[in-house]
Amino acid sequence: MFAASLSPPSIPPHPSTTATTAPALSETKQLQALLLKTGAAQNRLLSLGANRTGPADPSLIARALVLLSHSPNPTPTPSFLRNTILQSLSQSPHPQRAILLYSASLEYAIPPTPHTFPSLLKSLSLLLALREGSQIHAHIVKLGFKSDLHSRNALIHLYASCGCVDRARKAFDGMPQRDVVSWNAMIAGYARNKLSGAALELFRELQLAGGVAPDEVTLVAALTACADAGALRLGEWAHRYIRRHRMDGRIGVNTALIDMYSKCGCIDRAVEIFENIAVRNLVAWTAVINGLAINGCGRTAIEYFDRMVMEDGIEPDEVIFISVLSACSHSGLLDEGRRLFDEMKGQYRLVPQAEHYGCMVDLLGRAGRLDEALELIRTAPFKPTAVLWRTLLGACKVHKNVGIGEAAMQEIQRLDPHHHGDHVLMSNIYATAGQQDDAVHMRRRMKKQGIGKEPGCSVIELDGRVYSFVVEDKLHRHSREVHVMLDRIERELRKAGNVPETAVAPAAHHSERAAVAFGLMRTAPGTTLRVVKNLRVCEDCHVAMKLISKIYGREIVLRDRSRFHHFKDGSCSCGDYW
DNA sequence: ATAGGGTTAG
Repeated sequence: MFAASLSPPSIPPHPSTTATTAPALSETKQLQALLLKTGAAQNRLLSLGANRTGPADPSLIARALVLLSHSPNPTPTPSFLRNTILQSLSQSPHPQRAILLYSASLEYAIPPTPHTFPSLLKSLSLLLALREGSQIHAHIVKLGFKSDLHSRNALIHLYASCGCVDRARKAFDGMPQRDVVSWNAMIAGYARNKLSGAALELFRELQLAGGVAPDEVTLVAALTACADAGALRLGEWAHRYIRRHRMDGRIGVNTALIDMYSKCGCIDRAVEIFENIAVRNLVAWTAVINGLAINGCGRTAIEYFDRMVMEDGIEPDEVIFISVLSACSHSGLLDEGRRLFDEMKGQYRLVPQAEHYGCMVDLLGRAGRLDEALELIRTAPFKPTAVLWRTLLGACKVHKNVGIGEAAMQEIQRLDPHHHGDHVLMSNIYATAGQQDDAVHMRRRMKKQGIGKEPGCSVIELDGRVYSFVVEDKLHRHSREVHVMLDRIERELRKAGNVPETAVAPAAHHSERAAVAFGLMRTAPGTTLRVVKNLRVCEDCHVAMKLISKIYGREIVLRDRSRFHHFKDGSCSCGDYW
C-alpha cells in the first residue's frame, strides 16, 4: 500500500509473476553467480545502484538482495546492503532511484532499519519531494523509529528544503535530544528560506542552551543569516568566534565570511579575506565576484573573473556568469557584458538560462537599448518568463518609455497577472511621462483586481539588535519618536532645496527613511548607518539620502533588493546609475 | 553505514 502511494508508475512487480522475464532473469543469474563471493556481490550491487551505465531497475536490485538472503552465508544482510546502496544513491546523479529502491525493498519484505532513513530522506531533499517525504515521515513513526536522531535531523532538513520551515520546526521542537547537526539543520533551514531573524534567534538560543558547541557548519549558517539581514555587528562577532576557534582555515567558512561582508557593504574586508585564502575554488570566486557586483565595482569584478580563468585555470559555470553579468549591468558595462555573454556560449559551451537573459535584458535596458532588450527577449530560445518582461518594464521606467512598457505589461498580465508591483511600476511610467489619467487608471485597475502592494520594509542594526520598519508604520513601538525625527529631516531637506518628484506617490514615509531617522537618533554623530531594504530604493529617497548624508555628516550604506548604495557627502557610489 | 554548511539575474 505504502509503496504504491509512493511512486505508482515504478512499483516493482512481485517476483513470482516476473521471475521468468528474460532480461531481468539473465541479470539475476549474473548476480547469483557473483553472490557466491559476498564482497563482489556488494560491489556489483553498489555499481548497479549508483552507476550511470548500470540498469536503472531497482526491482532487480531488490530481487538480488532477496537472493542474497537465501545464500548460505547471508552477511551482510539485505537490509544492510539496501541501506548502503541508498546511501550511495543519495550522492549519485540519480537520487530518484532511492525512492524506487526503497519501495521495491518493501515489496520484497526487506525490513527497514533506522539506518535506512537518513540517506533516503537526503535523496528526497535533493528532489524536493515533499509528498513522499511526508509519507516516509509517517512510516518512520509507524515503525517506531521516530526518536532516531539521524532520521529526525534528516527530516528537519527535508522539510526546510521544501520551504516548510514550520514543519521542520515542529520536528525540531519535538526531539527528545538534539545534537549540533539538529541545530545546524534548523538554523540553516531558516537562513536558506530568508528567515534570517528566526535563524539568528535560534543561534542565540543554541548558545544560551549550552551543552552543544557550535561548529563550522553552525557558523556558516549564522553568517548566511547575517548576510541576509545585513547584520554587520553580529557578523563581526561571528568572525571573531571563528578566529578564536581556529575555523578560519576552512574554505566554506571563508566563503560565507566573504558573502557576509560584501552583503553588509564592506567589500574591502570581503576582498581581504578572499586574498588570504590559500586555495580558492569556484564558489569562493563566485562569492567575491558577486560581492564586487552588488557593491558597484563592475570593472574589478571582470578583472577577478579573468584572474580566475588565467591564474587558477578554473572553468566558469552558469552560476558565476550570473554574478559577472550582473556586475556589468550594475555598472553599465555594455560592451563587456556582451563580450562575456558571447564567451559564455562560444568559449565555455554553456547554455544561457533565463537568469542570464535576465542580466542581459537588464544591462541593455538600463543602458537605454530598450529595442535591443525587447529583441533579445523575443529571440530567446525558450518561452520568455514574466520575470524577463518585468525586468524590461523596470528599464522602461528608468527611460520613461511608455510604448515598450505597455508591451511588456501586456505580456506580464498574460503570464503572471497577480504579481505585486507591476501595476505600480506601469502607473509610475505613465506618471513620469505626463500621462496622469493613464496612471490613475492603472492604480484603479490594480485595486479592482485586488492586487496588494508588497509593503516596503527596512531594517537597521543597532547595538547588535535588528530593528525593522514598514512603510507608513503607525504601530511601531518607536513610531512617535521616529515621526518627530522624520518631520525634522523633511524640514532640513526642504531648506536644502529638495523638491520631491510629485509625479509619483509621495515617498517621505518610505521605510528606509524611518530606519535612517531612527539610526540618526540612536547613534553617535559620525557613525555610519547601515540599512537593508526589501524593495528597490525610489528616486526621491535616493535624492533624499544623498542630502541627508551631507546635512548630517553621515555615511549611509543602503542595501537595496539588488545592490548597494554608499551615500557620502551628498553623492552615491552608484553614480546615480541603478 | 546514517544526518547539517558556502556562490545565483529582477
